[in-house]
Amino acid sequence: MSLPHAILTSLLEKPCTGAELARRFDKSLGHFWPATHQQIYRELGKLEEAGLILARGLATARGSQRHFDVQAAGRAELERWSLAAAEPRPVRDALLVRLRAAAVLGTVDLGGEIRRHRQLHAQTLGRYRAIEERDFPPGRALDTAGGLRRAVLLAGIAFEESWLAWCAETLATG
Amino acid sequence: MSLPHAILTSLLEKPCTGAELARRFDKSLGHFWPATHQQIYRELGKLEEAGLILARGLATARGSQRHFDVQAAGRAELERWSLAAAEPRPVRDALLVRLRAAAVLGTVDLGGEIRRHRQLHAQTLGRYRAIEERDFPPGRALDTAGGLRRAVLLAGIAFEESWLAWCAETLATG
DNA sequence: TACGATTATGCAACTTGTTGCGCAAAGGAG
DNA sequence: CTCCTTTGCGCAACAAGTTGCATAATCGTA
Repeated sequence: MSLPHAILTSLLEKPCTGAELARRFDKSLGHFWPATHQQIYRELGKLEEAGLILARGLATARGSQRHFDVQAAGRAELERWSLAAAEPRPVRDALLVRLRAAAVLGTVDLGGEIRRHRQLHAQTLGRYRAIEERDFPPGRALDTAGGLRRAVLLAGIAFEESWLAWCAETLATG
Repeated sequence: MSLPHAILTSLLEKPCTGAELARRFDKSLGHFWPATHQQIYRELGKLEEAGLILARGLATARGSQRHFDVQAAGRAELERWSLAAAEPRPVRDALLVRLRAAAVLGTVDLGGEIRRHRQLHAQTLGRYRAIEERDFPPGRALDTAGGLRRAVLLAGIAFEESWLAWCAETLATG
């Protein structure tokens, strides 16, 4: 149930078209709740039908841009949802399953995959750090909203660093 | 595509019935690839149909136990899959979306939720640590398989610790 | 042995996420 | 102006995950 709310959040930050939303998503909120452009279009349709957002521009022809704004009802729904209690999702990572498989098979070496993952996580970490430097340079005071956005980014950074450390240790130990 | 392979792994560790598999899953592999019993039964059906596992006992009546063994083809498929390259899934956590929503709304305080999540993550960490003490007590030498299983557990521990640290810092900063 | 609670198995319907494709508009190159 | 590429939009089919319920076996207990 998070995708529509992620979209509301993003539209509230800046109203835009579906395609622009999809692009922005890839570079910001999508880091923590990924979505394809098809998912986004579908949800935009539902949100519009529910009256939570409003489209400027007609839905007549394909390929014509439609600009979306969040309505008061949308804002209210987002408040409701963000305050409601929700459980964290457990991790779900195939690499860990594969390690267990390797353990029981005894014939499979995943060192290469771990190294590859280490590199991928290092790349992601690099992207996050670049965003941090760009949006939250040291020495500048942050308002509440800025602090919250920074906290989200720091969670991503912590996560990637945790992966990197684990990869290093696993490679060293195994 | 991971669930069937997680099931193969678990069945390879110890052949059993669907219900027992579901129970074992909750306490071990399921920490990293959760699945409900319905998912498991459905996959068992598919795996059996594909000839990757074999059921001792007839599928005649409901409620009668069926014991599953991994076939050679199943083992081969698991090897193939665990060696094939696969990308890590990005994080997908609603709490982070909610923080961004709170940032843009400006009227929502998530401190309580963060504290609650901190507690949940602490509980999970406690469970992992208990498993670590039970299965990998210090001072005992580990074979390769044990090392791999321990590495998986350490990944879980690292994530939870990372979450805990983040919760603490976010509560302190915000 | 009869009864009720628990355990095991499974169907059906639904929601969410993914993949692949097709069509329309916009915008530059010839 | 025409062609062609890129961008935006969206359908349709599928795969994966979830929820709720129904039924059969099992087991303890009266």
